[in-house]
Amino acid sequence: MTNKIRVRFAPSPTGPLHIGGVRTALYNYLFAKKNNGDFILRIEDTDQTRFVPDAENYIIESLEWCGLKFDEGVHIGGSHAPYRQSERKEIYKKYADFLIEKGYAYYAFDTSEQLETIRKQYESGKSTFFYNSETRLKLINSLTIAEDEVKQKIESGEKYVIRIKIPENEQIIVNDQIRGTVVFESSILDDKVLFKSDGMPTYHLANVVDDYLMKISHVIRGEEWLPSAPLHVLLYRYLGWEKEMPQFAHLPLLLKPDGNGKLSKRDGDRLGFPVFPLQWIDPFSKEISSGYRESGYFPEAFINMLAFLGWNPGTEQEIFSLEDLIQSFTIERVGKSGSKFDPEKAKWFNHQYIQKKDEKTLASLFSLVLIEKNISVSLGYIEAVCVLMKERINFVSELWEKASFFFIAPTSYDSKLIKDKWKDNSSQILILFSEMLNKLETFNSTSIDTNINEFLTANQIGKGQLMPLLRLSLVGNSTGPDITQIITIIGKKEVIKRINSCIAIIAN
RNA sequence: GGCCCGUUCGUCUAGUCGGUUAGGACGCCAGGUUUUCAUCCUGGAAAUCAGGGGUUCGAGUCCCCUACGGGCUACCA
Repeated sequence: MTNKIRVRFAPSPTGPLHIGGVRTALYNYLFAKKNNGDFILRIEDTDQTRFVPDAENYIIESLEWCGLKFDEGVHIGGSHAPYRQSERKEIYKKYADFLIEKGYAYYAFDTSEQLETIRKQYESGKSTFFYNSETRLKLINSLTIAEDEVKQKIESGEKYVIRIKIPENEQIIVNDQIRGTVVFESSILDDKVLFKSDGMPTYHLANVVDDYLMKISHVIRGEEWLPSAPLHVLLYRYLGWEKEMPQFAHLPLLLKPDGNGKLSKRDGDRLGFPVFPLQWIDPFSKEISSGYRESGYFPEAFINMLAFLGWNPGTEQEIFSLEDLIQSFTIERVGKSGSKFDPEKAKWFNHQYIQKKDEKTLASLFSLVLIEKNISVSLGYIEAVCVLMKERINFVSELWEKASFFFIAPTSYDSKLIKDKWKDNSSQILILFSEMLNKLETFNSTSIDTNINEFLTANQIGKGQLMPLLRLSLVGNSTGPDITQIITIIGKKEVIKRINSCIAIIAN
């Protein structure tokens, strides 16, 4: 049997996937593809109370947008279907029963309320309650009550959970691909619930059973899972699957840009950057959270940026296509410490990718904006604008902000520019210039350039007297690309028209 | 509180076998280009490698302690 590399991304559908989750999916994907392995999407929906409609679709759509393709999963099926844990419900019970049979687990009848009360008592006594070897014999479970009574309770329909029986003094070793060997004392673990009273397994049981059944070779997940890794190791052992136990790799967390702590939805709202790949509208509150896609990020840029948050190739190259990333990715080069997310660098990545796009691509994106503005111009015209503008922008959306003057004449003029540059003879200069332009037969940037120079020397006018005025009348303010280029694109008629209306407005 | 993980410029990081002027990128600042703004180019400031002890001829790199930060501590994942 060949040990094929198989990894899974296993989110729970409790809301939109945030960028930390996307990064986890990305690293799983890169690792799988680098090693000719399979990448699987499994939905961990064992908590029915936290289920959010549409979250699953959101997850699928997000990863599709990112270009991460699954080999198996809820949405595409596969040889280990079903991939939704709620649909695998029947599978888990027998493994829980097996553990009980072997004495590795037991039934517990304490209600949540009872445990809560005990917890509070401990708290007021300044200690913490654990359901473990010290306390389990004082609680209501199959270790403390007679076998037939247990049977009777269950048969009468009394609610119960199944808990793992953690051994007393054992060292449990977790071998982590990123952190090395991590040792835990079993005494600090508690008898975690494996099987809930609603008939569903908890994450701990379900993920171990599924990873085994789905032949997962590597579990690459967030660092928040490291503390429960020894529990999972124990489960593999008790289930008799220690030899098939996957390799673990616990990824460092994504931290908020300022201060400390895990990156959260709130940080995005607070600091004005998206925390989610796609826009998300909360089905209950209708609250809108912005997404990278809607903010104008290219998926390649987004992925490139995320890949570098916690991983680097060890070279000075920073721009990596998804294919490049697959080639270069290794778990060994994933860092150990959490990374603060930097929204500024995210913009820089998008700027880099915009430079790589050709004008046709940019124009077709920009034309969507123009249609919304009810502007109809030729695609060639839009392309010419994109060629000129692309190096000046980070996002396609900035095209309208910075280049709307290519499509609509300015209606107001920057007062500071007028104050600085508008002189008594300005109207005269502009009129002369437009007369010259009007006579021009070859209308391209070189001809315009040479004619401007000839015009200036012939009329003894300095460049500084003319150019700012042209910019004022064509753009309305002192921004934008080279004025000759603007004239070339806008065209003779429009330039003359704008000069005239500028004079008309300012000369008053 | 307990357990676990982490700690190199403001930020992302290189540094994997101990010997480097501790390198790059983002951002920032300055100069140049553009008679504009931005881009771009060049340069600069920026880490006493969290602190303290060891080991060693020599430590960011190995060991120990401390501090700080983070994660976990549910019939949530």
